[in-house]
Formats: sequence, C-alpha cells, structure tokens
Amino acid sequence: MPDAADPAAMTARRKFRREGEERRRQDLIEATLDSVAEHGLQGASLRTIALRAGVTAGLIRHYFPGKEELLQEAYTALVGRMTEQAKAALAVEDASPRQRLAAFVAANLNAPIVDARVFSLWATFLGRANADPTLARAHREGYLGFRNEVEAVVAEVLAAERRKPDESELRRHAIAINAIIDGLWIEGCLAAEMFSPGELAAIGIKAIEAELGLAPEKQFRET
Amino acid sequence: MPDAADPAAMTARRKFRREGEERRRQDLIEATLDSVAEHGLQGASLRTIALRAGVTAGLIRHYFPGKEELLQEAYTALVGRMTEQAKAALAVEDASPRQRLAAFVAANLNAPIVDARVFSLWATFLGRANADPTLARAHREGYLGFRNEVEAVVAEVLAAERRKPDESELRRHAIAINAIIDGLWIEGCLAAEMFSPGELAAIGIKAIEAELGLAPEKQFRET
DNA sequence: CGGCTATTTATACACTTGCACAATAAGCCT
DNA sequence: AGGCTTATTGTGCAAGTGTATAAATAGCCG
Repeated sequence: MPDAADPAAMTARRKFRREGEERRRQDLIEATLDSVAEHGLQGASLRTIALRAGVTAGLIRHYFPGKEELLQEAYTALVGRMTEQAKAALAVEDASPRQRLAAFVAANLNAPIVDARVFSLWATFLGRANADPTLARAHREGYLGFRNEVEAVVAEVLAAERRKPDESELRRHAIAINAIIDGLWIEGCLAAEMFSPGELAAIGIKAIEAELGLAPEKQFRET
Repeated sequence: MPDAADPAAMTARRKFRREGEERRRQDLIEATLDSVAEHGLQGASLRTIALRAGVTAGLIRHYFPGKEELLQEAYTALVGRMTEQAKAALAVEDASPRQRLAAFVAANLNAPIVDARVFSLWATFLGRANADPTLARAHREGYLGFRNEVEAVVAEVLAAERRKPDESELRRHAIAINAIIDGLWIEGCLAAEMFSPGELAAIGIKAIEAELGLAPEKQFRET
C-alpha cells in the first residue's frame, strides 16, 4: 500500500475503465489509422497509438499478437470501409443503369472518398504491399470486388442500350473505367484545390461515357 | 600502434577507397531507394542504407545534413527519372501526332515504368506528402510537367484532325488522359500477372482515343 | 618520399522502439 | 458485500535509431 509519507509512493496509478472487447479493438484500429495518416508507418509507434486511443501501450498486446497484426487489421478495416462506401452509391432506387453508373462515379470522386487522409493511408499501406503478402491480398480483394461492381453496372448500362458485349470487351471496359476513377481519385486527393467542386466527377462521367460509346446525354439536375 | 599481443587491438580498421563526391552521393541515393523499396521508410535506417552502399553509417552525415534531406533528394531523383523516361517516348522522329501519343501511352504502360519496385517507392513517398511539404512539391512539379506534356500532344493530335478545342476542353482532356494512364499504371504495377503483355497499353490507347473522339484507326505494325 | 587535407571509419550517446511480465483494480457473479 | 476474473497499468529490457565527434588513413601535391 502506498505510504503518503514516501514521495516516491505518491505517484498514483492511473484510473481506467474496462471497455467491451469489440469497442477497444475498434478504438485501437482507429487510433492506428490516425497515427499512420499523420506520421506515416515510422511515426506510428505502439506508444503513439496507445496515447491516441487513451490507453497505455501494454494494452495493445492484450488485443493483438504484435504490431504487424494491428497494422494489417487496420488496413483491412480501411479497405473495407472504402469499398463499402463506394458500393453504397450503387444502391440508389428508381434509377436507370446509366444514372446509377453516374451516381457511382460521382460518389467516388467527391468527399468523403476524395480525401487527403484516406489517400495518405492508401499510399502508405500499398507501398508495403510488395513486402507484405497480407497487405497485398487485402488490396487485391478490395480491388477485384470494386472492379466486379463496375463490370456489373457496365453490363446493365450496355444492356439497356440493346448492346451485347462479349466477355473480353466487358472486361476491357471495366479495367479502363476503373483506371479512370482511380486516376481521377488520386489527382483529387493530392491536389484538391486544383479542381472546382464537382469538376472531377464531371470529367470522369464524360470520359467513361466516351469509353462506353454512349451518346452524350442532357444534364441531370442534381444537388 | 596496434599491438599483436593484445587481442583487443587485433581488430583491424576497415579498408576503404575514396570516391568522387558526385559518385558517392549517387550511390547513397541509390542505396536509399533500394532500402525504401524493400523495407519501407521504417526499414530504411542509416545503417541499412550505408551497408548497401558499401560504406559505414557515419559517412552519410558527410554528404547530407540529415536523414530527411537524404530521403528528399532520393525522392526528387526518383521523380526526375520517371518523368524523364516518360517524356523520352515523345521524342520519336517522323511520326504523326497520333502515333506519338500512342507511343507515349505505350511507353508509360510497359516496363520499365510499369514496375513493382518503382510503384512501391512512389506510394511510400506519396504517403508522406501530406506531412512533408518538400515531398508534396516534388510530386506536384513532376505531375504538372507530365500533364503539360500530355496537353501539348493532345493539342497536336486535335490540330491534325482540324479540330480547335478551347482551353478548358484541352484541360479536361489532359486531366482525363492523365488519369487513365495513372490508373492503368497502378493496376499494372500491383497485379502485372493479371494482364497479358501489351494489354494495358492497348486498353489505354483505346480509352484515350475514345476520350478524344478519334475514329478507331487500323493497327500499326510495331515490335 | 613525406606531409596535408578531407574522406572515411569507429565509437559514444541519448533516445525510441517492440515486447515481456508482474502488479493492480474494475466490474461482474453469486 | 466480497471474491474472481481479466482488462489494464507500469516497469524493465535488449535492440536499434539518428546524430555528434574523435581517430585514422587514402591519395594528392610539393
């Protein structure tokens, strides 16, 4: 028991609250992403992460076998969130395939997906994909899922135009459209101030319609 | 003087050669890029870099004020090399604007520009662009230079087709084409085995011709 | 050949890192 | 209320970090 007369024993142990397991893991992952986004992988030490999450460093070992696993789970969570947001834009009701495609593109080329922090995370983790197969796999899965979504919408759009593309043509369109979205996304993230609001989406939609050989259509009135 | 009878004095000092200043700086920069590509920024310690360059860690301080400056110079060198290679493809003689554009795209979507190591470096450094304005500026300059090249060729191509685009249209095309190349480049770097040789270039050229509204042309016979 | 200079090595230092582990207390269960 | 589990803290440690600086030697100049 601490003796009040002994100065060295005056240092009180920090108060804490027990949180649910899932909540703590989530907080730690979020703190990890914040740290990586701000200072890169090198600046994301266990102590920094723990400080941000409001706990002490030792606790991390209680939830994750080591730092590497924490980083992997954080990246997986990031990829999951990104693709989830992107796909959500496809779920608009009462819309033509072409409108849904346009909405999908617009969603991917505006905030919150176009975001410097997200880009920083994406780039930082992907830079290690060469060396870390787990990261490479997480990316690959996210990418393929995304491209499949694109391919599905493209098929619908072309079907609505009474066109019947073969498999390889569909694949080519999906690859190209994916590239257009990715490329514009990067440009927007890295230099948001160079583009007026909505400009990237407009460029993207036009480029994609050209790729698909769609006749230019009158503008929709959108908010 | 070392005494042969004293075991502690037996440790011989390492032999070395004096190299020219420029050569040493170049070697150190190369070793830095190799280290970063292989182990990321966190794994690129001064000792690792020095070992790879065949010198000891202390020497780095003789050529660079600190680690940060070494990394910045390394990234600048990387960007310079990339854009230089890309632009070189534009310098083909006796070719129509359209052929030059196609050659430019093909050069950017094949080895050695499509390369996992280069991508790893690109991503790793860009992940820190948010935090490090020097890196951000190095990227910005490389990007704008690249886009200006694109814009210039596009202008030539359209002029050859007797079309007179206004400034904003030219800008839109350049942004879109840049995005197509970037996006396909990334896909190729991250998953080279998913594409057959030349496939990315073919997809890119087709997409760009669609963007510019060029009529499909007969294939050139190329090696 | 003998000295000079600046390139290069080697060592020291203060600090941070990831991880291991013992000590502690929060909060559920009975 | 009181005990038990276990989530959480705090401390320690060996390895590695960037930087500073002293010591050594390679190679040019006379």
